[in-house]
Amino acid sequence: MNIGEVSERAGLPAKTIRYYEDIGLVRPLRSDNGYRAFRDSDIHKLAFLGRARTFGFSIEDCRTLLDLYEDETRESAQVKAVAQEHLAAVDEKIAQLKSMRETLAHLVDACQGDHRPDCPILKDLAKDP
Amino acid sequence: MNIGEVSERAGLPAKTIRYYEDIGLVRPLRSDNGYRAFRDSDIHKLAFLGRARTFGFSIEDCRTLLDLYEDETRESAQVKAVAQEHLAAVDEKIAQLKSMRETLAHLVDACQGDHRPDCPILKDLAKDP
DNA sequence: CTTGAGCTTCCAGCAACTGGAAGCCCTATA
DNA sequence: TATAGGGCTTCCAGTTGCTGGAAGCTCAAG
Repeated sequence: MNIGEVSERAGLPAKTIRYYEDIGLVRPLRSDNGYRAFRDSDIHKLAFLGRARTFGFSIEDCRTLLDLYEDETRESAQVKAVAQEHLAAVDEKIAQLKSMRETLAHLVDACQGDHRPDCPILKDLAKDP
Repeated sequence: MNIGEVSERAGLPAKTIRYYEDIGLVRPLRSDNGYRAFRDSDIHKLAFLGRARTFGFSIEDCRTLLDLYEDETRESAQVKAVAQEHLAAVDEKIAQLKSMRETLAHLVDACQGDHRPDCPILKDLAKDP
């Protein structure tokens, strides 16, 4: 199957698929004309990758997860460890954003937003600490 | 003042300060020996930038905010608009992360994390849609 | 036989830095 | 005065995960 169809089926841009090949996440065969020839297993992998990426896993995590997926002798603990670490990172990111959001919201709230130059937002940004 | 001291005072790595000069956010003078010579106003700007960055504003937003800060004829509405837009983006990001987090948490929860290969996380990643 | 879509490669660029190499400059000490 | 060190300079490359575009080959339809 050519890259165009694979792109549709896996829900990934062709560019991305080529990139994934570049970095060794998939290894499609080649037809005589030089076109990439994807097997069903490649499409499966690509869909897996696409889904893992929507969960926010890094490419390296995806590589690990894919390896585990293909490894019959894996232990689910290995998968869980990767996911748990990522979950922790996501939690931290959320906490960080929330705190940022609160400060920001207060400032926006305090700003009149009129034609005068006086602005608590700028005042805060300019303050010392 | 040399970059080392400025770095400490503004709380930004020297590398970052040089980068900010590169992209035109600050324009320190130069001493005869070629060293950057920062004025108080430069340090102020850098601190402003550092703080704006901790709020998650993009470099381009920072540039705008800095321009507004220096413009006596600004209207606070302009500042508020920038901040509000950013706040909306942050809110969206948080929502996105939260939804991701929930799915992820469910999967992690469902996974035994033992020595057996069976794993709902991988199962979910591999599923069709 | 030509047209157009689809495929190929390669190079560049995004954001916002960060690391490292090679080489001045300045001060202090032996 | 020589030298060792730390700080400063520039420039180039790498990070993450793609994305856009140019130049050129291939294939199917008309």
